[in-house]
Amino acid sequence: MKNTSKNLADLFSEQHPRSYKKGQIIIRPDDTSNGIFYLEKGHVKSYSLTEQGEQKNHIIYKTGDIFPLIRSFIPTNRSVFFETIDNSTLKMMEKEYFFTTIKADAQILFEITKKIIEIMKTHIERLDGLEYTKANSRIIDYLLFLADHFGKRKGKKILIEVPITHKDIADSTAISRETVSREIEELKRKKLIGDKNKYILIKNIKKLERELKLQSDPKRL
Amino acid sequence: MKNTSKNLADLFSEQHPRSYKKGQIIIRPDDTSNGIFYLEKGHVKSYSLTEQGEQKNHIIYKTGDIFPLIRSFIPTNRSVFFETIDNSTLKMMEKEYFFTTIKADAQILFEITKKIIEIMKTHIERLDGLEYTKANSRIIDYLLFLADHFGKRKGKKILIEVPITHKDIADSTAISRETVSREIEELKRKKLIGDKNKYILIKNIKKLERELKLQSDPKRL
DNA sequence: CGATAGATTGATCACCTTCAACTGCCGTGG
DNA sequence: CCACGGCAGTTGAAGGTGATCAATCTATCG
Repeated sequence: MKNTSKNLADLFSEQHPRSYKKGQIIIRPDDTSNGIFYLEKGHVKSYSLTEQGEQKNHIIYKTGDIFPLIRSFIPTNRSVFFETIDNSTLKMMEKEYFFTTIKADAQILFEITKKIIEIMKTHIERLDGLEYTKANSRIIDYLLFLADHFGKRKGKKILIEVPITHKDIADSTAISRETVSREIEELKRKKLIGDKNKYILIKNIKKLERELKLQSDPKRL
Repeated sequence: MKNTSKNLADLFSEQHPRSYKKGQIIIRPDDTSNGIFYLEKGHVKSYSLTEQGEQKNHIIYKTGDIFPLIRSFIPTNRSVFFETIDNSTLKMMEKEYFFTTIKADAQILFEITKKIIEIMKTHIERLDGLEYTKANSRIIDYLLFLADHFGKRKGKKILIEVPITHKDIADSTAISRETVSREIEELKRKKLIGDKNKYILIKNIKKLERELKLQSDPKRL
C-alpha cells in the first residue's frame, strides 16, 4: 500500500486502467456501485434528463478530474449520468478505500479539496453563463468557456480540442439545436469562428469577447 | 489556540462576530483583503454583473456556510459579489491562519470538504434548473429549489424563510421581472403558492412538482 | 450498406421581452 | 414625523426572438 501520494495521479497509480468507448455510460442515477473514478484520458460529460428525456448537460470532465463527487461525499437523490464523449481511460477506486486513505492524510486530502474547488468553479462559470437572457449571448459565452477549458493555442487562434456537437451546445445552453445551428453559422459568417478537423476553431477571441458584450447591449446599432 | 475543532462552528468560535445590515456588500471583485467568512446568522447572496449592470444571481448562503471558496483556494479572476439580504452576523478568519489550521488537521479539513461539496451541490442544482427552456418551468424549479433549501414545514405547507423579491427571482432565472410577476400571479391563482408575512408559502408542493412536469410537456392539454 | 443521429434550412407562430405608465412600499434626511 | 426618492411590483400593449414542425441532407457506425 502506497501512502506517499502527493497528487491525484499518485493516489490512483495502483489502480488498473479501464478503457471505455465513446458514448458509454459510466454511472447512472440508479447505480448501486459506489466507486470514485479518475479520468486519465478522454472526456466525460455529466447530465440529467427532463421528464421528456431531453438532456441537460452539466459539465465536461477532462484528464485529472474525479467524479462523482456529490454522491460520494453526501447522501443524495441521484439524477445525474456520466458518459464518455471520447474513447477514454479511467481508473476506479472503491469508495471505502478512497475515504480511508484521504482521511488519514491531510496533504492528499488538501489536493483533493483543491480539485473539488476547481470543478466547482467550472460549475459556477456554467451557471453564470446560463443567466444571459439572449440565445446568442449564451452560445458565445459557452464557446469562450470551452476555449478557456479545452482550448489549445494555435498562433493567434484557439482550437477547442473536445468533441462537441451542436446538440451538445444546445443541451448545454437551453437552446434548440436549430437555433444553435443558425447562430454558429452567423459567427462563421463574421469570421469569428471556424472548423478544423471536427473541432471548433476560435479565429479571433478578442472580437468574440467583444461580440458577447455587444450582444447583450440593447443599444447596439 | 484551539486545536480541537470538530466542525465549522468550532473552527470559527474564537472569532468575534461582525454585524452587517441588509444590503451591505461584504466582498467585491476588486477587494484585496482575503478573509474567509463564516455565516452565523442571516443570508448572503452571491452574484456577478453583466456589462449592462444586470445582476446574475448565483446562490444564497445561509447559517453554517463559508465563503468565498473559489478565490480563497485558487488564484482566479474575481467577478463575484457577496451581499447580505438580511441583517446578518458573520465571523471572519485570515486566509493564512485558516489554511495553516486546516492543513494541520485532516478531521476539520474533511468537514470543510463536505461543506464545500454541499455548496457545490447547490450550484449544480441551480445550473440544472436554468436548463429548462420555458420561463415558467425555470420559476417553478427555482421555487422548489428555495423550498428545499430554505423551507420550513408548516403542516402540509412550506414557508420559504428567506427574504426574496421578484427581482431576485428574475435575476436568478434569466427572466424579466414583469414575466416573474405574471407567472407568480398565475401560480397564486392556481392555489399552488401564496404569501405569509413577506415570505413565499408553498401551499401544495406535490401539485407544484406536477405542474413543473406538465409545463415542460409540449403535449399538455 | 442500411440505419440512426446530427445538421441544415425555411416557414409559422407562441412566448416572453420590452416599453410605458402607474401604484405601493420602505428607508432616509430634513 | 412627514415628505421625498428610489426601488420593487403591477398591468397592458406591441413586437421580436427563438421554439417548433417539416423536409432534406450528411456523417457515422455496426
